Amino acid sequence: MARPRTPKLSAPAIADAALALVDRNGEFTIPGLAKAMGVSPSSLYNHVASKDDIVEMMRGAAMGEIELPEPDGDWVNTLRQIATGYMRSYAKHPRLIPLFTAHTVRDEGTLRVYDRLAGAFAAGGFTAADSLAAITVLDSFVLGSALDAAAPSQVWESADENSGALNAALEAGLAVPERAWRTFEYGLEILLAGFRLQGNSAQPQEPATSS
Amino acid sequence: MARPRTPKLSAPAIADAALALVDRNGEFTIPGLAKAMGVSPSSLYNHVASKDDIVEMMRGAAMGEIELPEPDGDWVNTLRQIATGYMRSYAKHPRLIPLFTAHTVRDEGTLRVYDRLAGAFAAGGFTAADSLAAITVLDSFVLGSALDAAAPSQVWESADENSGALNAALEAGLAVPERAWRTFEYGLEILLAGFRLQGNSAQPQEPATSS
DNA sequence: CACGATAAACGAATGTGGTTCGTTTAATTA
DNA sequence: TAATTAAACGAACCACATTCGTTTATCGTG
Repeated sequence: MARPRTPKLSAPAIADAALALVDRNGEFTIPGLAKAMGVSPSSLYNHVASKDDIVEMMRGAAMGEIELPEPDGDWVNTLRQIATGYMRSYAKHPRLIPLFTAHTVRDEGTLRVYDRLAGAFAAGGFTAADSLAAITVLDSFVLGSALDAAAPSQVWESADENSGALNAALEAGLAVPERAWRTFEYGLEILLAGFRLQGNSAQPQEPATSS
Repeated sequence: MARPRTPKLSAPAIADAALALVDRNGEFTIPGLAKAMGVSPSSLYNHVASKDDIVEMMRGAAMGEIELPEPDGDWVNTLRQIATGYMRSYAKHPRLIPLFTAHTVRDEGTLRVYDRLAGAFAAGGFTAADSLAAITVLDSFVLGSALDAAAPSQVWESADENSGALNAALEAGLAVPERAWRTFEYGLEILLAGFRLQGNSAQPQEPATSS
């Protein structure tokens, strides 16, 4: 087959197909992706530069889905909405996260999110240095929660030689996706409370101090 | 060369060499590992079952280094020590974390850590269900922080089209390892304060309530 | 002490995955 | 209409993980 009348491939179509594979298998391979699209492996390279490039496109797609709120009065509420949207977009494609952590990247939509976070903390009266730390804390927590949601996490698969405390905790567990989400909200509220304590709840005149 | 008088390889030696490679390059390959050990690739398989097996051994080595404190009076202090030791052992080999997140595993030392966490929360008066959530929150935060420390994280590589808030935060940044560690401690204290609020600071008679 | 079994190295070979290249033919542009 | 570009293909290449058969040293048993 030479060039077809209507193109069989496109960059977004490749990203979508790869995303579908990852959602199903937790991984994807170039030959597998080509087969899924009914195409030869080498054909993909007419539209993407590399496999990493495809991963990058998937990240962009995932981050692009994040719903950013209109900044309302309460900066803590803004933080909550951003973090929740962030987590939700990760939760849609859990198997994707391990792929992201593998290699560092810079994505357009991601920067958008961080920019809004910085704005919210500034509104809360955080100094620049404190904002940086707070954003990192929030980001670390969201990423870690998403990872926990993705992996049938290390611990929670019963083990006998534990003390009663861990086993009791394990027996009290819910189904994985539901538990992961509630746990995220639980931790998020703790962090938000901590942030609110450090910032000021109203106007951003008075800078806060950090340790 | 056939069998040498004194064995050139052993499972721990392989794990150590692989760890050294990961610390330097952020990754390792079987041929590369073999070359570093002055040995043929196939020879490795006389001592380990697979590459994943090697990764597993590295995880065990990393987790085994965690210093678990003697439980003293204050359960929050116990939490702090465990989480700090946990983070510290990850911080020693940052490039290792992405390897871990790739595939799920169950490691002996890891369970030990979670068991101690469960005990501390029980001492704080947490119900089993609350303990599970709290452990997960703490674990997610530590893992996320370690990941942030490992990757020259997404954001912090300047971008121009940001609002002033983000750029101001970026300019205030420290060197990466120092910043990551301080940020970890900052977030940890917020979480601990939240946990202390929910539990009771003294005896574990009165169970706490959760949302 | 001898002798068989095991252990530890090797090289060769296999299969998979990512990527490049040259070729073909259809669109697009000049 | 002619030249260029775009989009497919198959073949080939290289790296990597892993297996297998072979060689030889060591260990355990009689």
